[in-house]
Formats: sequence, C-alpha cells, structure tokens
Amino acid sequence: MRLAFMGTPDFAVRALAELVTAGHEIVAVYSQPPKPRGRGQQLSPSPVHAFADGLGLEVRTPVSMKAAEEIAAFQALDLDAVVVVAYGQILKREVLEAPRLGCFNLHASLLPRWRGAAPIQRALMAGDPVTGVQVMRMSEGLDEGAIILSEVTPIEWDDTAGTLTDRLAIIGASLLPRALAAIERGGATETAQEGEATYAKKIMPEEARIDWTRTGPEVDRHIRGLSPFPGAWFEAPSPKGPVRVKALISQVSPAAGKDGEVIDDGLLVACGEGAVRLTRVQREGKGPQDGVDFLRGFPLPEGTMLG
RNA sequence: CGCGGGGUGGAGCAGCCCGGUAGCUCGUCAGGCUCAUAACCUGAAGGUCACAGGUUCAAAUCCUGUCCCCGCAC
Repeated sequence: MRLAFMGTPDFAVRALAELVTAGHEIVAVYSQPPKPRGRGQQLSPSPVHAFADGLGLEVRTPVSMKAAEEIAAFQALDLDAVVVVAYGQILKREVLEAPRLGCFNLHASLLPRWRGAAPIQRALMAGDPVTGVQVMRMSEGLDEGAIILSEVTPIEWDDTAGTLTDRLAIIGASLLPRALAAIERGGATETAQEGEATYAKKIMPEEARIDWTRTGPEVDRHIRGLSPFPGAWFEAPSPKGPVRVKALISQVSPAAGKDGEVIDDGLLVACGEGAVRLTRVQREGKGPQDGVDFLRGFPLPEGTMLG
C-alpha cells in the first residue's frame, strides 16, 4: 500500500521497520521537529526521524499539522492509509479523512483504559496485571477509535517501563502488517471500545519523587513504572549534602520500619507499610549501578533516613 | 557556547582546595582456621591516576587543550 508513517520515539521505530519489511511504499515519514535535547542542547532529530533518514525515506517535521498548507501537502500525497505510532500531535478531521482507507494508530494499552500520553507507565504504576497493544482506526477523539487488532501481555513482577516498552514495541510492530493486510482486502473487523475509559496523563517531574509513606507495593510500582525514564528518585544524605538518587529496580519486602528508613545494610528501605529493596540505582552524575556497588562508594548504614 | 557532576588496579569510591611513599570497601589468587560457609585470619598479584602539552627539584593533585561518561533541563 501507499502509506505515510507518523511517529516520534524509539517505541515507533520498530513499527516503521516492519512496514518497510512488509513491502509497503512509505511515501513520507512525519515526525516531531528536531529539538535541542541532551547535554549542550544539541539540536537532534527524533529516533524515527533518524531511522527514516537512514533508509532514505522522505521525512517531514511540521511544527503543526493544523496549518492549512501542511494539510494540503498531506492531501496531495494521495495515500491509501496512514499509520500513526506515538507521533505527538492531534490530527484534524481533514487529515484523518484524506487517505483512501483511513488513518490507523498503534496504542500501548488495552483501550479504553489508558488513553493518552503515557499508557505504559500508568499501567505499571497502577499495578495492572495485564496490558497490551492495539491497532485502531483513528477518530477525532483522543484514542477513541474502533479496535481492529489487539494482543495482550501480562505485566510481570519485575517488568519496568523499559522492558514493557520494548516488549510492546515488538508485539505492536508485528500487529501492523497483519492489520493492514486485513484492511486492504476489506476483511478487518472493527469493534467499538467498551468499558470505562481512563486517561494516562503525562508524567510530571514532581510526580517522580518517591513518597516513602506509601505502601511497599505502591513504591515498588512507582519505581518500576518510571524506570528508566524519567526515574523515581529520593534524596540520600552525604557529608556534602543531600544527593539525588534514582531508584531503577526494586523488590518488595515485608520488613518494617519508619517511613524512608534504611533497615539493613543492603538498601532495604521501609515504607508506610512493608519495605522495598533497591537493587539498582543511579545517583546524579553517575551511571546506573547495582545497589551493592553503589553502597561501596556511598555507605548508607542501617538507620539512615532517606528523603 | 543552557546549568552541573565525573573519568584513580577487575567493581564501587577516597585523595585534588593546602603539589612530595597509591588509600578504602569488595573481587581475584595462595595459605590458614572451621563439620561447613557467601563467615573469619594471614599473605600475594594487579594501576603509564582518560589523553596531550605546560609550570616545578617534584604533578592524581596547579595551568591549558582534547576525548569520553552521566544528572538537570527537555
């Protein structure tokens, strides 16, 4: 089919790759414009942008798809369909209706649960037992379209946003060629979303700080849901003042103590109820390291209070 | 030139301000103790202190430049 692809982060790269492999003609790739990122504020293209460049595909990075000329240029592409994966822009009706067969979206949750920006992290933080990816026909509302294909995956006790994202990206990417094949021959079944909708709000920086008054399981989910990005963090006391430390991986434990108190010599921290052991950690200015390695150069003896 | 931290035996760190013997917690190897051990004791190996210049009698430490890593911000 004659397609356009719209996507921005790493999560979307594999989807694009699968579409290319499936032999579709990718007429244009839309991605968010390069922006200053990382240290030094270097202007750098999005992962999808960079990947598409590598394949020699035409990349378009409009600041807004709402501009009349942008819509006109899009309509002129004369497309069969469009695939959108974590693009980061709302598409207007004129855009959605331009392709012959419509616009399709890959979304990383079991809709209507977790519509919106951060479905994977929200599912993990909420302690959902399962999640999944779905291909849907896009409509004007936010992630409200009819479902065409979906696959469920359990959320394991040791999953982090990172591992789940990787897994869902792979599953989701494999769903797309199948969905498109069905759509092309007119055999796709479209099922309206059923159930109570919830919204996966964007993660705000203040939200990432660990609240030790919450229960062990809640703190654990908070840590894994935000790992590796943006990272749940706390403050550890040091001779030079409080140091910000990210907790990347943790395990729940039934031990007890005061909220935020280190209760053994292995980074076991008491919560409002129960405790969590921090098994992988990263302090500012340093790389990620195992809890035991961290402790060798940054002792946190029993009784230390974390903030 | 957005702000900031850092590159020291295999791992994680201290030492740098106030130049002068390479330190700490582990790991590894050998031996000992022990019914036994990831425990304990003794001993050993292992480092051009990121790289390149400079200052100095002397540089991990001071000065200049380069490369690389990371946190914030996004």
